[in-house]
Amino acid sequence: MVEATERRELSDATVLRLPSYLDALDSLRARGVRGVSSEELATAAGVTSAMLRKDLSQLGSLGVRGVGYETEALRSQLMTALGRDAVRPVVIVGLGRLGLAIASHGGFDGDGFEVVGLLDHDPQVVGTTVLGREVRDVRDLPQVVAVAGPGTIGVVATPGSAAQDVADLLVSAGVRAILTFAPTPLRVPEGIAVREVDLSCELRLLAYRSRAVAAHPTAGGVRA
Amino acid sequence: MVEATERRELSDATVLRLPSYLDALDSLRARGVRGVSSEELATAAGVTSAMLRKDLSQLGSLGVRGVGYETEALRSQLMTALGRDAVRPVVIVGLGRLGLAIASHGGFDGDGFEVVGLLDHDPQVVGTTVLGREVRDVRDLPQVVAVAGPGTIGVVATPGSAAQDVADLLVSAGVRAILTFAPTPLRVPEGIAVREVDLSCELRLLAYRSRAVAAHPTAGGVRA
DNA sequence: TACTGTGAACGAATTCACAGCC
DNA sequence: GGCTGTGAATTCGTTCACAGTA
Repeated sequence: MVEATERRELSDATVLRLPSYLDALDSLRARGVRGVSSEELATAAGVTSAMLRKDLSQLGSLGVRGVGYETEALRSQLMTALGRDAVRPVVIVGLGRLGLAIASHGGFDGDGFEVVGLLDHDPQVVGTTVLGREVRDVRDLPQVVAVAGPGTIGVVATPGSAAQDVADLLVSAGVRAILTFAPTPLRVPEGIAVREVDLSCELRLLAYRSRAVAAHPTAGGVRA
Repeated sequence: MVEATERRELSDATVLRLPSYLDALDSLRARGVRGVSSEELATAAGVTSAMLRKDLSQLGSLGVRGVGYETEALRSQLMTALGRDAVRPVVIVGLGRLGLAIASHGGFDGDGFEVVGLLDHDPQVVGTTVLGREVRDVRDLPQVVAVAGPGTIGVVATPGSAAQDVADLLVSAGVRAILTFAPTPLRVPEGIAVREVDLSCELRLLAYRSRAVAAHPTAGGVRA
């Protein structure tokens, strides 16, 4: 028999938008608003109302036709859909400035995630205390992940030259989801989720787009 | 008469990939490789060969059928297409840990970009020297941008609550391209290019995908 | 009446597969 | 023969427009 809570797979694009709906709902809820239309919520989240309804409809029938959505109920539905019932452990490898920024970034500790390990390669950094936590040697990674469990997410904040080695280490330690900031294409086995954020690619895209706008004043700006 | 160098508009997706081709070419060039096939270059950049050929063909006919691409020539073609003949000035607003990490990130200073201004709101931070540069008050932003010129790219590394105000300030100072790390949907006039990088959305996507993999072991991992 | 949920239309991006050229 | 360049097919994401329902 099929589980009643079974859900179809959500697209990446949808999952990337759900958190903004959650944020928008939280500020509405803080103001004591009980009900909201797709139009209002979409505006607050920076998308179109059709987009929002399409996304939400994939989670089931969460609203009431002719009325709208109930903020409290919708919030908990989104929490469940995003799997925020459980806290996901995160390990950060590489504690240069970027790793440090990530480690202290609000969205990483709290809100459903918990940083459970900071690791580095540099003997000068290993053993120091960063953000109230001892930095461990990257060779201890298997133990750190073993303690944290198989749902651990690995963050690669090393220079590009070390990224592949770190990724291999993460995978062999049992990590199945990796967020990398290195501009190196990571090779990982089938079944491992990888997401790459490359800040310089983003900058270059902006440089290109704003140059194009200057050359063709008629072209409208495109939002990200 | 039409300029000989006129190019059709490139898609965002293509522009985001060009830098990785450039990186891959650079390491080939460093090893003294003179020629390369789409298959080899694509593998090095982490994409399919069809994808790479499609992207490059939009810049013109850069390769030789039956032979491949000449690394040196392709490199300079890509540099020109990405507009790296000119250095783009960058101002960074918000010097918390994230702003600091960005400011010192390799990809931002050098490689066609130059950080020309660090600004913050906090009186405790304004006036201090960060990375060999004096942090200025965010109210000086109009002057900083005026000096740097209209091609300046603005980076918003403030908390979400200040992001819209900073964006307004950037726009009124003449900035036409904004990269924001705040999880707030920015409202900007038509013609302004905006790109949002939200680290916690990326983490959540990974959390979702790796959970889905666990639930359906047959599903393959999807690459970013 | 007002607003959701959704099929259908549309558009963008990627992959396929092969014609064209060295 | 081998590899590029590219139309065609496909897949994916978004928007449209309206049927359905409190």
